[in-house]
This record gives sequence, structure tokens and C-alpha cells, in this order.
Amino acid sequence: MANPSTSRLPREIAPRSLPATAWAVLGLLSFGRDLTGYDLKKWADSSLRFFYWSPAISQIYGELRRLESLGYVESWAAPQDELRNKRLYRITPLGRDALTTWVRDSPVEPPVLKHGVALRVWLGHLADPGALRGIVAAHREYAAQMLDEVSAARRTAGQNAEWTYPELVERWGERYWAAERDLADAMLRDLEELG
Amino acid sequence: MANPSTSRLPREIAPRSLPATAWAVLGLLSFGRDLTGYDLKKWADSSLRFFYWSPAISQIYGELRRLESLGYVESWAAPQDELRNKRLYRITPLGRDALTTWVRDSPVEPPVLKHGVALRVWLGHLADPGALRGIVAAHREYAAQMLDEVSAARRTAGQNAEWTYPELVERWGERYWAAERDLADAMLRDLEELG
DNA sequence: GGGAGCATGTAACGGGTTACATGATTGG
DNA sequence: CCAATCATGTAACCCGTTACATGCTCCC
Repeated sequence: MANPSTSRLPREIAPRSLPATAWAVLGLLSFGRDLTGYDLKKWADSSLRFFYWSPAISQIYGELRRLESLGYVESWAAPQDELRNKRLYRITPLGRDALTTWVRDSPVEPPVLKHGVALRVWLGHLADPGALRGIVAAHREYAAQMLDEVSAARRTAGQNAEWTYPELVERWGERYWAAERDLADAMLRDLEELG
Repeated sequence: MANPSTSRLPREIAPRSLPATAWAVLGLLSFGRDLTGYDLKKWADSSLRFFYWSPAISQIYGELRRLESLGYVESWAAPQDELRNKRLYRITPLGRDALTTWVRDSPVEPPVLKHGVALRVWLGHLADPGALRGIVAAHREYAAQMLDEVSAARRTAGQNAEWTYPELVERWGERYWAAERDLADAMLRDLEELG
């Protein structure tokens, strides 16, 4: 049996590496604005979701608390209106350093691809051909709409130097969703050829 | 206060809908072969992962137990060699029906996109331009390799009618990874234009 | 009056991963 | 002899979601 007094290692000093979501939230704050959790959720919905994903609001609040406990963000109460307060968050120099290190050094996780439409086509031997084409056609429209939305987001975004990289990623997002739409079209043609 | 005797509804009879992973595992079995958990993991690694993803082996074993408790699969011990047994699984008619219903009726989850490379480029204001290009270039190679692997898988796959739909999805996978590679190239060009 | 938006959080749950444990066989 | 492969499973843990709770303001 292990000696109980030695079997437990002291809590490691080096900061445990955070989930990518935490870095994404900190990343939103790295553009320099003071924001509430609610603000962050809206911003994630209108930008992050096109190439990453938008966490649930409850998770954002949780990550903000964790980031604050690590000293990566600071917060204070600010008047929302006469009666209520809201909590504004700002990135700290320590947080900026940690995020910079993460961007530079952390191994890049391979992109997650979990394509429910492909999964269903793969099981085509169990489906009615018409219904299958319907599923793919619906996905085609979904991709087309994502393309519309990311294009709209790009047009309304600022053009200053500060937004160079987000703009570049939005361009990438447009191409991505256009490709996704074209891929759906090609799959529809393949399905129709089956008769 | 709610009356404790009525505040709790009776356990619903209708089968709770399973996570997509369970349907994917059942889907592997729907091609009609008797397989072990280990076999299923290998097959997932060589086909599912190109368009969905390959669950951990421990999860496959767990899902198999759940599917068996629902009557969707049956299993029996078979001799692996003189000393050991392995457990073979087969889909049941009930399981086939349930899977068919799922393919037909379940709402299709929008494809998950969680692109770590795009996230890092989006934070480009914190990175050294050369390092950023390095990240994208590595991703370009990753996509190219996925393309190679899915092409190889398609060439070695059976050509009979049974494999029509898997083959179609593999074709889709080839196009997908080719597009991903081209998207990385385009992003590299955009990054280089920044100077 | 009611619904949408603003704003913050807790609790329960499920999905999925890694690490661990075990042990035989095959091939270099 | 050692590593890889075959084969099955448990336990701990974390990530993330949904559902729930609260309450104000603005606008129709």
C-alpha cells in the first residue's frame, strides 16, 4: 500500500492548461474592450460560431470566474441602470501573456468534424432515396444560410487594422461555407445518379 | 410548495433518444457482420473518422452494453483461441428498425465545426506572423494527409452494391479534405499579403 | 398586460476522454 | 525478450448542455 503521506503529490504550480473555450473567451477580451458575460455571448454568436462555436451562456459565466481566479481577467460592478449593476470584465497583462503563449506554443487540436448529414448518407441502405436527398438538400440550404450570415457579418465589421485577423478568418469562413454548400450539391448529384 | 407525491412524473415509457455515437456504432453493425468491440473500433478508425469521428474504445464497449440492454443488438461468447473468449455482436431486427427510424425521423444536428487553426489566426494580433503561417502550413499538411488516407480507404473498399453509400460518403470525404487543404492554401496567401 | 431583451447565476445530467488493469499471442 | 496486437473492461474526471430561478426595462 502506498504511504498516504507521499501518495498525494502537491498541487502543481504550473497553470493547468485550460480548455480551448477558456482561451476563446479570453481571446474575445483580448481585443481590448470591457464586456459583460452577456456581451461576450452575443459577440460569440455573431463571430466565433462561424469557425469555432458559441458556448452556452452559463459556460461563459463559469469560464469568466475561472479566468478571474487565475488572474487572467479582472472585473468590477458597473451601473446597468438606476437600480441594477452589471459586471464588466477586462483582460489583464498576465492574461494577455498567457493567451499569447497559448497561441504560440499549444499543440493545435485537429479540427473536429462531426457531420450528421454524412453519417445519415453513409446509412443510406436503410433509407428511402427521396428522404435521403431531402436531408442533403436541407443541409445545402443550411450551408447557404451560414454563408449569407458570415458574409453579412464581414460587411458590417470594422475595417481598421485592429480587425485584420478577424476579417481574414471571416473570409476563410465564407469560403468554408461556400465549399460546404458545393459539397452538398455534388452529393445530391451523386445521389440522383443512383436512380 | 409542490406536493411531493405529484411533483415527480412517472418515468417515461418512450425510449430516450440515444446520442449519435450509439447510432453510429449500431450503424457499423447494420452492414450485417458479427463484430467485437475491438473490431468496431478499428473499423471506425478506418472509415467513420473521415466524416464523423471515432469514439474511444471504452465508449464503444459502453455503447454496446447499452444497445444490448435495449434489445438493439445481441451478443455471445465466441472462441478467440484455445484459452480465451471474445464477444461478438450482431444487430437485431428491433435494432435495425430503430436505426431506420432514426435515419428517417431524427432532426439532423448541424455539423460541428470547431476549428482550432481558425481560432489561432483570429488571434493573430497576438502572434508572430511567421509562427502563424507555420500553424496554417502544418494544418495544410494535415488536410493533405487526411485526403491521402481517405483516398486509400476508398480504393481498398469493396465495390459491391452493399457499399454504394459508404463509397459515396468516402467520395464526399475526399472532396471535403481537398477543400480544407485549398482553404489553408488560400489563407496562407492572405497571410503573406499582410507582409 | 405581456413578450423580448438585458443580466447573472445554480444544479443536474450526460457524453466522452484518459488512465489504469489484465492477460494471451505473434513476430522480429 | 520485447513490442505490438488482440481483447475487455472500470474509474475518475472534465467539458458542456439544458432546465431552472430571478428580476428589471422597454416597447407594442
